[in-house]
Formats: sequence, C-alpha cells, structure tokens
Amino acid sequence: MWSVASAMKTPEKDAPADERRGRKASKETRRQQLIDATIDSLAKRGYAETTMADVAEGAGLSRGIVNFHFESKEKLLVATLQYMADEYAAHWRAALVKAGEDPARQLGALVAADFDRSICNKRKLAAWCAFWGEAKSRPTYQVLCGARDAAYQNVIVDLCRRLKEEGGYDFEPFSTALGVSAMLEGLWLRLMMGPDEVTREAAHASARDVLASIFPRHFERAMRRDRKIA
Amino acid sequence: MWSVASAMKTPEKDAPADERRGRKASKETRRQQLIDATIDSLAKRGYAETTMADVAEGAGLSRGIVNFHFESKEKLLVATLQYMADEYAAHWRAALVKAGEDPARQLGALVAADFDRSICNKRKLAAWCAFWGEAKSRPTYQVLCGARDAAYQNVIVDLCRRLKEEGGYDFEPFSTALGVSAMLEGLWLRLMMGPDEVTREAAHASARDVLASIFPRHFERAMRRDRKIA
DNA sequence: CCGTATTGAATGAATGTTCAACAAGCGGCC
DNA sequence: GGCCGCTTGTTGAACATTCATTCAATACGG
Repeated sequence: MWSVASAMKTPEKDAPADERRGRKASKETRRQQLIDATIDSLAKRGYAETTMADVAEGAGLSRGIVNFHFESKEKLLVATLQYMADEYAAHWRAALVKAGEDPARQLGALVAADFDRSICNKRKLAAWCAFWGEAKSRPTYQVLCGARDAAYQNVIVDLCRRLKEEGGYDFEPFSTALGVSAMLEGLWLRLMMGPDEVTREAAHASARDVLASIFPRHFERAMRRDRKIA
Repeated sequence: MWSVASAMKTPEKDAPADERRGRKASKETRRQQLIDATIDSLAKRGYAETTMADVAEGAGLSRGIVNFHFESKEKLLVATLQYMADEYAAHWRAALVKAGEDPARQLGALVAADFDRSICNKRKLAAWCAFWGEAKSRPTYQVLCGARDAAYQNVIVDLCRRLKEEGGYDFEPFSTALGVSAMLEGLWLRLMMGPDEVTREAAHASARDVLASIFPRHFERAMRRDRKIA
C-alpha cells in the first residue's frame, strides 16, 4: 500500500523512483528515505510531536521498520541531524571552492549559499530549528550543531581578516565575524517564524545590505527603490 | 515536603519567601511559581522532555496542582510563553524610554537591553529556543513569538530611518533593520548553543562592533586589543 | 465548619520497542 | 527449468512504559 502523498511530498527527491520502492531498495537508500520522512515530520509536527509511527507512515512503510534500520528513535534523530549537518557543510564548502581566491567573492558566495533554495527552505529550516530547540539539553545535538558552526565561523573570521587588510577597515575581525554569522542564523530564524513577507530573497538582500555597510569597499549596495515601505 | 533545591534554584526570585510557600500564597503567586518552574524545566530538559510531574516537582508541589491552576499542559506552556514575551517587551520598552530622545542612544539602549542579565541568561534563552523549535507547528506559539518581534522590529526600522537622516548613510532602512534584529536573535542563539567562550559581554561587544560599521557617525568602535586571537 | 487549595493514587491514552510470522529475492541442486 | 531452503527485509499486533488528566480524600484558613 503506497500512498501517493509520500511519493510527491518533497519535490527534491531526484533519486530514481524504482530504487526507492519494492524490496530491492538498498539499505542505504531506505535509510535515506526514512531520514527524509523524519525531516518532513519535524517540519510538519515539530520535534515533540514527531513519532515513529508518523515517520514510518510518511515514508510509506510500516511501523516496525524504523527500529530495523535505526536501532531507536534517538538514533534516527541523530542520523537525521548528522545528515543535515553534512549536507550543509558540503554545500558551503563547494560554494567556497567555486568562488575562487578573492575573499570578497568568497564571503559573498558563502552568504549566497546560506540562502540557496536547496538549503534554505521552510522544510529544512523548521527541522534545524526543531533540533536547536532541543540542543541545549542534549549533548549529542549540541556537538553536531556546534561542529557545524565552528568550521563555518572560522572561515568567516579568516575572511574578515583578509578583507580588513585589503580594505583598511578598523573593525575587530573576530567580533565582526561573530556578528555576521549570527545575523545569518538570525535571518534563518526569521524566515522560519516570521510572516511570509520575509522571503528568502529579502533575507539575502538584507544580509548583502549589512555586508555593504561593514565592507563598503568590497560590497556594492543593492540600492533598489522598488521595496515597499511597510 | 519542601525541597531545598527548588527554593534556591533560580537566583532571581526576589519575591518574599513567605509569600511563595504555605497555603496563603495567592492564586497569582502560585501561577507565577509554576511558570518559573516551567522555565526551569524547559531549560534543563528541553521542550519535548518537559513533563507536568517535573514542573510540579520543580515548584515543590504535587502533581495534580498544575491542572488546578492551569487547565492543561498546553495552557501552562502558553501562559509561560506569554509571560516571557510580556517581560521581554516591558524590559526593552523601559530601556527605550530611559534612553531619551536621541536615536543613537535609543538603539544602543535597545541592544544593551537585549544583553541584560535579567533577560539574557542561559535559563531564559534556553526556554525561548525551546518555544522557537515548536513555533513552526504551533500557531499559538508563532503568534506570541511573532508579536514579540513585530513591535520590536518596527522600532528598529524607525531608528534606522532617523539615524540615516542624521548621518547621511545610504543603506536601506528596512533591510538594515532586518539584518540588525536578526543579528541580535542570532547572537542569542549562539549564546545558548555555542561554547562557553562566547559570553554575554562578547556577544554585546560583537553587536556594538557591527553597529559601529553600519552607523559609523553614531557608534564608536570599542577598539580593545585585549581580545585573544583564537 | 464551610469553602478552597492541595494531594497522590488511579485511569486511560499515546507511543517506543519487541517479536513471531511472513514474503521476497537468491543461489544451489536435481 | 523448477523446486527447495536460506537469508534478509518487512509487517503489524502485542507489550511495556511514560505521562497528562481526573477525582475522591484531605488539610488548611477564615
């Protein structure tokens, strides 16, 4: 009994459909399928209301299957967070490499990567936020979220240093880097919670605007007058 | 049976002790006591693991009492969030009034208020974050959190406008205001999750640093060289 | 003593986990 | 090719636990 809903719930499943159904699906494929369903459930119902039954139903499988591929609910959630952290890190690292050597281009690419559709959509943001909410009281989550931030922020600190040298700014690189990366995370939060008038593009533009204030010799201001004054 | 721990768990209980114990405690006092215990539990165990029994135990009362003063767990949590939102709003509004008429002073006061000890401590930040994590899937929470942000951000937008006029900056007020308020929220997140080396003072300094970049004619840079280069 | 706050055991619902049964693939064997 | 086990993924019902809620009994204040 395959529910049609589960097959088209997330538009980003680009794996061949015949690989995901039937008994032939490999172990790894099935694990990924369950992780996807977990993210769906976290986004739809929140952390507290996410149940094994809901995850299984979302994946179009039966209840017992989750404990077969993952030992427990805890392990499933950790694997899900690990997957999101890996995906996020791979994404910005790729963007960084593609940006070349210029630090301003690199910082711009990093920020753009944060607001890329594949990373920054309501589904994933809601899942991230669900984990953040529990991170305080769960060392495992805190480590995974912390690892995410640490590497990312080291890169931003380094970029701030190089931009400071190039542009002759007088900010404190560490402090500014902390502010910038915090702003990016805060914008994610706004995107997830705020009204719909805060779009991905608006958040990105806002980040670029602040970058233009901090690094005036490296970032151009968007200078668009088409914004509605609310 | 009064647990000693509950009496000294939170250092900020300045209400007279004899008002909080015994049967004389008024309805309102008892509600507040339970709300405090709820914040404690959210901070210590996270949203998902917060139970009625834990709240009652934290307050030094018996299990059934919560359903007497609040009808249900849901109502207790909403009341708790409402309390935190009210407290937060009252705090920054007071800071705003006290700052006088100068927009730069006002913005500085607003930012300082965000990092004030009474508001910005691990206990409350963890509770806020717990609610954020569930807000996506709970309209009631989303409304309360959203209301918090909306008023706050309108003030910041207005301050950005006035500062722009005064200083002749060329940023877009709305966009910059979004970035600034997002940064403040992001710093809260960092304070809660990040390593202990990110202190309240460091976060505040970071915010001031970015403000100095955005409004160079209104905010002085801290220019401290005592920061360790990590 | 009356009314009300409080207690704590009982209840019932929700849910994570287990497990015995089942089915699908698969390789060997006649 | 067809039959037979064997391994392994899968199922769904049964089980155990946790927890919000209820409520009759109790204790305290007035």
